[in-house]
Amino acid sequence: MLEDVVRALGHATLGSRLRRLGERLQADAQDLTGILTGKDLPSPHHTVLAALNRNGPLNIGDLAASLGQSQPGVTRMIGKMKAAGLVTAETAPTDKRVSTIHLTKEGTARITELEALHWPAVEAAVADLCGQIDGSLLDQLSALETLLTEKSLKQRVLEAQEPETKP
Amino acid sequence: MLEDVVRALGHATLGSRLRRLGERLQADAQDLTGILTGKDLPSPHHTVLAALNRNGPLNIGDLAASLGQSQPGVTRMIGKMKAAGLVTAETAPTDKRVSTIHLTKEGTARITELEALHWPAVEAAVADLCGQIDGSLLDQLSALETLLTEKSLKQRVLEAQEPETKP
DNA sequence: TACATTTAAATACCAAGTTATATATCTCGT
DNA sequence: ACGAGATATATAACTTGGTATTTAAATGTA
Repeated sequence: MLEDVVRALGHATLGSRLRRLGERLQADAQDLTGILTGKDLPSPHHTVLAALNRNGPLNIGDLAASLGQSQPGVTRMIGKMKAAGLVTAETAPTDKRVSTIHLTKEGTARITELEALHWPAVEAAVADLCGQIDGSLLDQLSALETLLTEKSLKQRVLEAQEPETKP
Repeated sequence: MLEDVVRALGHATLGSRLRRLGERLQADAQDLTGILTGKDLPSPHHTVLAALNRNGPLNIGDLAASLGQSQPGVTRMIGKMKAAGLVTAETAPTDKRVSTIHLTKEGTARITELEALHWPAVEAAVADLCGQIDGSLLDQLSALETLLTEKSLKQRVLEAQEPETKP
């Protein structure tokens, strides 16, 4: 069995490690979207929809700030979401530079589905995982990695769903 | 002040949050490489060099396993590192499919620099940060984000270096 | 009012990761 | 020894992120 180098290097490679674990969780969560809501929705779209749903229409800059991402990244993501029919952009009447992003009917429907079906399930599964771990950040990351290797987030969520549908 | 949506959604968006924080730490750590060793070295190259230094020559597949990444990703990264003169690939005599990756003199020099100058500094700064936080994973992530917003990892490392160079 | 500065978004380019597939080589059973 | 299947790596196509720069509009100041 080969050593996990990123893990072995400890604090010095914490960035790589957080990123790697984050990608793994995101991929599982995205997979679950398709299974739970019947429609696929890329993970980064989730947070954009949530931001618009929580705050109402936002311009690109505010969206970037509330997501903690760069403006060009958000511009491109919004381009894709417009193409997917999830949002529309309107030029602000008072300032033609500003484009205000609104949820479409479809976008609203998807975020409603996410709130009803996806987030509660993921929230519960991840909260359950997090409830099993404690200690230092590195200890918790190690424990989380181990738990997820034993059984993926996806499996955990699906197993938690079964009892509701069977009886 | 706009709400941080990823943070607000809690466990449901833990993946995005870990990834975002990881990218931030990685970017800062990479920046420090240039400052501390005088030469720039992309963050993903660090872990590859470390893996080869710890284990000796490795083939692509084992490298991928020890880094926890996909094989094609490692193949491409090795391509760049070959171009940068950090590693060489040798076809294994017993099996022509296998390519064994070796550190070059330059690669060995760079990992030695990293071990001497970069990792101890980053390890100390991150360990110090982690020593200031406790509680649940989400609590620790929130605390870490707050600490890093107050003062970046880069600043922390550089301030820790100054006392050594001044007196 | 005109011009310089600032600001919001878009664009261009690049890095790094993924999955799916192709290619080359090896191994094993007949 | 030959062909089927397994295995190691490479390639292709795509996703998502970033920084630096450009464009267009607004602002403010001489």
